[in-house]
Amino acid sequence: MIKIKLPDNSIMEFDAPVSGMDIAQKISERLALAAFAVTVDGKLTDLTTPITTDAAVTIITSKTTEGVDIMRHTLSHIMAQAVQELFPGTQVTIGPVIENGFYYDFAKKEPFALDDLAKIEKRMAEIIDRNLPIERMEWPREKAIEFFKNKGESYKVQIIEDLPADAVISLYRQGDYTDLCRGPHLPSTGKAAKAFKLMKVAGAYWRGDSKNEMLQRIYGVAFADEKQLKAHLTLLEEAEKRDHRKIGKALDLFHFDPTAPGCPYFLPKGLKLYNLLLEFWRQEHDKADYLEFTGPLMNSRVLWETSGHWDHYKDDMYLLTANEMPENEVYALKPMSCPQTMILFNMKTRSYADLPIRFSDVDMIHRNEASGALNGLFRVREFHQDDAHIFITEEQIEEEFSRLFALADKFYKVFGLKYQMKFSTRPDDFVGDIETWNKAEAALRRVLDNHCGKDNYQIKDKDGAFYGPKVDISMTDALGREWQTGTFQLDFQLPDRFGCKYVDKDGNLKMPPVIHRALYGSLERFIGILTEHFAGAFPVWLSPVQVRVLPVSDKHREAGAALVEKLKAAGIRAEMERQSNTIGYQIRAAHEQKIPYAVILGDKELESNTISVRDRQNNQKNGMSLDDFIANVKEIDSSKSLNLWK
RNA sequence: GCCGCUGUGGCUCAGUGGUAGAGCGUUCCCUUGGUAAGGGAGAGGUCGUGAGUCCGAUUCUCACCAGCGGCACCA
Repeated sequence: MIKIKLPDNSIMEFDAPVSGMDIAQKISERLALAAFAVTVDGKLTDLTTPITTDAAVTIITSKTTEGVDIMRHTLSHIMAQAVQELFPGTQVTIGPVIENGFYYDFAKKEPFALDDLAKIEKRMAEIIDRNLPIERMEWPREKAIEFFKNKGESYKVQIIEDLPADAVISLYRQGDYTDLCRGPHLPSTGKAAKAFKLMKVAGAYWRGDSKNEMLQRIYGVAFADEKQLKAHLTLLEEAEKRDHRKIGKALDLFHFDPTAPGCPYFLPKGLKLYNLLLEFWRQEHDKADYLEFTGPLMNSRVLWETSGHWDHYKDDMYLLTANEMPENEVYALKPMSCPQTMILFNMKTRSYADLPIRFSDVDMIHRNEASGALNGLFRVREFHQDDAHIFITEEQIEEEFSRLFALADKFYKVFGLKYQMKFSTRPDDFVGDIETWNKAEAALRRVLDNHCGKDNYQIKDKDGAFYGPKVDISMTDALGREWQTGTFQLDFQLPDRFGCKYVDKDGNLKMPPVIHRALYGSLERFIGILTEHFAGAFPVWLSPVQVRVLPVSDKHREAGAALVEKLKAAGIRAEMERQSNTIGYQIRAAHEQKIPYAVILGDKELESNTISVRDRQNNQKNGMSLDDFIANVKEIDSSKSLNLWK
């Protein structure tokens, strides 16, 4: 007798081993139709696998993420089958599930053409229509190797050969297609929804190692139904419209020139935004007792040898030579400011009573990023970090981190960004003694528990830097996309390399740990993120132009110019266009430039001594007094409100 | 860096083995217009760079540069 416990706690009894399918069928025919797989005592299993002992069973359908992921996985097999049918001789490698879909890596001599994707999609639909049963098999290792060798699937052979000796070798067969796979899968190809779309072909290294050959990867997205697929595709379209590279061009914010790949030009409007962000940053950091400095853009190799960059980071640094410079005197553009800050600290004898010392800098730094890594403002070769290095005593770790978290809160709230903390713990290749690590990690955990609440932050095990644990901040933008921005890293190494010391209470010299930290991350990247987050419609305090005056006709231009002057005198960024145009045209142009307020000036306004304001959300306010308008803009500006009106 | 794709006036893009076209923008003229494009005329391009094939290359081939999508990288 086998007792099956269902999610509603009811018990079903069977005389002989049953499959998930049998159970689903007994519950209802509809459930059987919708069933994708089961969990048996929490473990995902195929619908057809016999259950031989008492167990708690849940039927998995497309309503759950597990269910959709199983379908995605099956679709990757269906795609592989379609590819092998259409392009005989193509070898298959791996095809996992990813967020929103799946991919499969193929080894094929000729590159896939773009219109091949449509052909493959069509064939996949046919395979779904064939409704092939999907059968799980477990084979001895030798048999599996032999099987794939005969098929000429050398990658599969490699995978099996690298599996541990005691691994169960399972295969799934659908029609003529058999793949090595852990499963589980749908019981038949016909259960897969046709709500999928193949998105792109891309290169990918075999086993993710750049020393290996390139395979061709086909990406697909897949959902439980058409509606969700459509919603996803709409989201992608929306994201494309918000692309900061497009908006940056349309709004004249920044520019990239082929003579300086990865090095942005900030155009006047973009620079305004940049300066406003930095101004806010400086105000807050002054309040928080940071000491800003600026250091040289380049240092001789001596510095980089001390810091360890010469050995570990040289390939990513720009080296500088000059006439008659001896070879051992090479200079390098700084890829970060940490070593310079160490020098600052060492300029004087420091006392325990001086700590914490918070040195900040926003200098330009250079990193020779791989050409293929460059991506608008998101990945550049020349940028500014809102960096700071805080020298503390070990006892101050907890307190200082909690100050940092408070500062971070203030910053991200201003932009209406949600964020999440991620705690990275000691990696295997750590340096320093384990006791210090343990103390530091415990301290960080306490702060995180306090600040975020227990379990309210993600833990990335063994993902810390080799020199200390770290807390990263990732934020979610208006479209729900995640970006890594801020980072707080504890470092016991660099102060050691530079021999940083302070005089402790007892008169002994001690080494201060250092916190490396950034809130924006890089100003460039952050501006890219903000551009996409706001789709170019920046909050009033960040808008390069806050008000555009629109004269109804040329005879109102003089009054318009006077109005611009008044607004400027009040500290508002205002402008009027040089060209005459119809009022309709001007409204459209102001709207397209995402200017928060358009002020319309014509006979009506001049006669009544008022203004008419149309904001970028198309709200219209007529008969407003100029003073009221100025007061509103000033208040919205100084409060850094995300709204346009009080 | 690797795989694939792309590169045509300021912008977005069409097109062709016989040295190029549209819309927007820009300039000038007319219009002085009241809430998402008023009308007309003109200027503007050695078709990314270099080499090759060809009688002839923007078009085909190769190399390089840059961009895009991924991969790898990202203290």
